[in-house]
Amino acid sequence: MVNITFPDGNVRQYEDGITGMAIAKSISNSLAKKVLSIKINDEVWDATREIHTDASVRFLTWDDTEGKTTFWHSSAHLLAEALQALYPGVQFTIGPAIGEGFYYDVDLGDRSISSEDFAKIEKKMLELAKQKNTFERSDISKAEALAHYEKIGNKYKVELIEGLEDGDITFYQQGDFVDLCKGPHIPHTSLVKAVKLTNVAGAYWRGDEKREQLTRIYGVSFPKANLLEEYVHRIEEAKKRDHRKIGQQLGLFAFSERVGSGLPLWLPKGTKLRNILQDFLMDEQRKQGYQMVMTPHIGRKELYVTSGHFAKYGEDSFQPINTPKEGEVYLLKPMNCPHHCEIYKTNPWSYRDLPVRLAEFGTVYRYEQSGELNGLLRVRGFTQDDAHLFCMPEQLADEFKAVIDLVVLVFTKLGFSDFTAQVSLRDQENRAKYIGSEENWEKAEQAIIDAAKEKGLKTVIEYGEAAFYGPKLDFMVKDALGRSWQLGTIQVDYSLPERFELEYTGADNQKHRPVMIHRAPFGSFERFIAVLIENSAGNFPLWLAPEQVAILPISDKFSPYADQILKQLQEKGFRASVDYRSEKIGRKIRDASMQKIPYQLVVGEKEANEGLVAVRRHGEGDRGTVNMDDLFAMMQAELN
RNA sequence: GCCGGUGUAGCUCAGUUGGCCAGAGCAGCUGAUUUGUAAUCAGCGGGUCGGCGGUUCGAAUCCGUCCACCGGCUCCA
Repeated sequence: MVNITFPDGNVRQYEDGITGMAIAKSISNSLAKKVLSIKINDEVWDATREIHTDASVRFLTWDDTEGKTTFWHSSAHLLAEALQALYPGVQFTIGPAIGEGFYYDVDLGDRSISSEDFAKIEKKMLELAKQKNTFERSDISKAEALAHYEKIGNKYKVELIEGLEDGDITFYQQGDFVDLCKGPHIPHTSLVKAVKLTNVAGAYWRGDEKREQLTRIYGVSFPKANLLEEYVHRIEEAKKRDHRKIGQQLGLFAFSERVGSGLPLWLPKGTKLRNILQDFLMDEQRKQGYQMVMTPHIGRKELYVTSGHFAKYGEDSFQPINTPKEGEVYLLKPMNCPHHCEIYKTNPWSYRDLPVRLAEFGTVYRYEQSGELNGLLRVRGFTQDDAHLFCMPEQLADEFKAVIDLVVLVFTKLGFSDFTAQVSLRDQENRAKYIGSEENWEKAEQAIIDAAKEKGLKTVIEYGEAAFYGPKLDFMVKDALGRSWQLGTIQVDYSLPERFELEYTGADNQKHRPVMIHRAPFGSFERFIAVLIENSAGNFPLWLAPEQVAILPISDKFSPYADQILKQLQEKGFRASVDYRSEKIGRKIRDASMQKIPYQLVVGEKEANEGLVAVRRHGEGDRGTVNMDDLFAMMQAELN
């Protein structure tokens, strides 16, 4: 007998060799039908696997993340089974579950698959699912496993098996498809009721661009057909929020083939939005003792040789600019920090002067790979809300915490309440990618971890995500659709002060080296605004809206009254305009609504006679007729 | 950079066995209309069919190449 402990603390005895599924059935049939896998102690198992020891057991269903993972992983096997049936000779590599769905990387040889083939593959998958095949687990020796894949000529699986321990290798089989897999899997294939292949893309074997290019087929599957419908609906909603589309519709920014790939053009309304954000941040920074500086867009090659950027990125970046005079070489500025270091050096600093906080909305240029460019999210020319804080080592902790406060303030003000702080540390295997001493790295890493902890931030640690000169605290925000984006960043840097030989005179009259903090709460205006657009679907809060008020006269006769309203709004500092076109009011409302203008004021005979405006709030509709004082109060309330 | 896909007017899109002067709606311009809560009516103008090269009697349509964009991979100071 084995003792099984349930999540509620109950313990029941079962026969040795009982399966999770049998336990579920002993509780209720409806539970048994929902079980996808079980969590036994801390491991996820097949519900059909025999249990031979005392254990705590939790049933995993579609409602559990791990249940979904099992479901999607099994769906990946189903995809493979369908591909094997439709494309004989295809070689399989790996096929995991991902955040939402699954993929399988396959080597199709000379063939190719496009989205036109999806319907056929989906159909085959559902046909195979209906066979209600079980996933049979079997232990297999390393030698046998190798022999199997050598026989069918699958070098990928051979490579995978070579990296595994003998005695630790399992195969799973459903229908005619056998796969090297550690599992677990769902009880049978017919739990999969709906399947959608989402896209097909290239992927490198083992993520290495020097190795074979495979075909990755992405899909998602569900235990109920209506869940697929919801999924499709959600994807469509996300598409409507695409910042590239909304940016075009609202006239915020544009790209031009003639100007160049990844080089955004900011249109008047986008520039307005950007300037409002900039003013907001500048104001907050002034309160925290920052000083604004400005630096040129290019600098001598030696500047970046000193900083280390040239050695790290020189080859893969925009190539040097040569002057008519020989031997002079300039580079486009990839970062502001080297310039700021030189600003620091214009003065002999006393410990009494520190921290020195230099801020710049600095535009930088980086040659991103062509395939990486993506709307405003990834561009080749962008403006950082950059600042560099030069402080004494003993000031570092307080400065860092003050910066965290600023970042949190910015996020809160802009409606991103759900965020996590990612502590980005060095790659543990490959330390050669980084500059600076081991001692300084450790100090910097510790400073970040401590500050994040003291501020009570929700943190995760990621190795290999550090910058080449220091560790980072990166802020990942979740938007309205639950998608995660990296925005702000704070970095501690001991290296550049050394490279630039930065100094201050201490109370002991000796020269000391300051520590630098790099920080950008938005990251870049480009990226931040892209995320802001996708989060708000272009319905910006009143204080950010490039156009806040549209005044809509019923007919030409009321233009003079509309002008009066406009003047009053402008005197109060609101961004407003009048729609003078000889269109019907329905048309004016429609156009203002399409532009997502927060306040629409309809003015006609009644309003003109009584000194009123009929208010429409975008997203809400008619708010009735009010006088100007009430309108200002209404809008002011929204601004606060 | 790599794999796959796409590229027709300012925008959204028709136009596939290669063949009349390449189409529509919206937007624009002109005129009429003076309007009460999400598209007033009429007329007019607008396109090197992404660029270049090729096949062909003939190319938006087929082939090559380059560019841009989209989805991934790799990368991200």
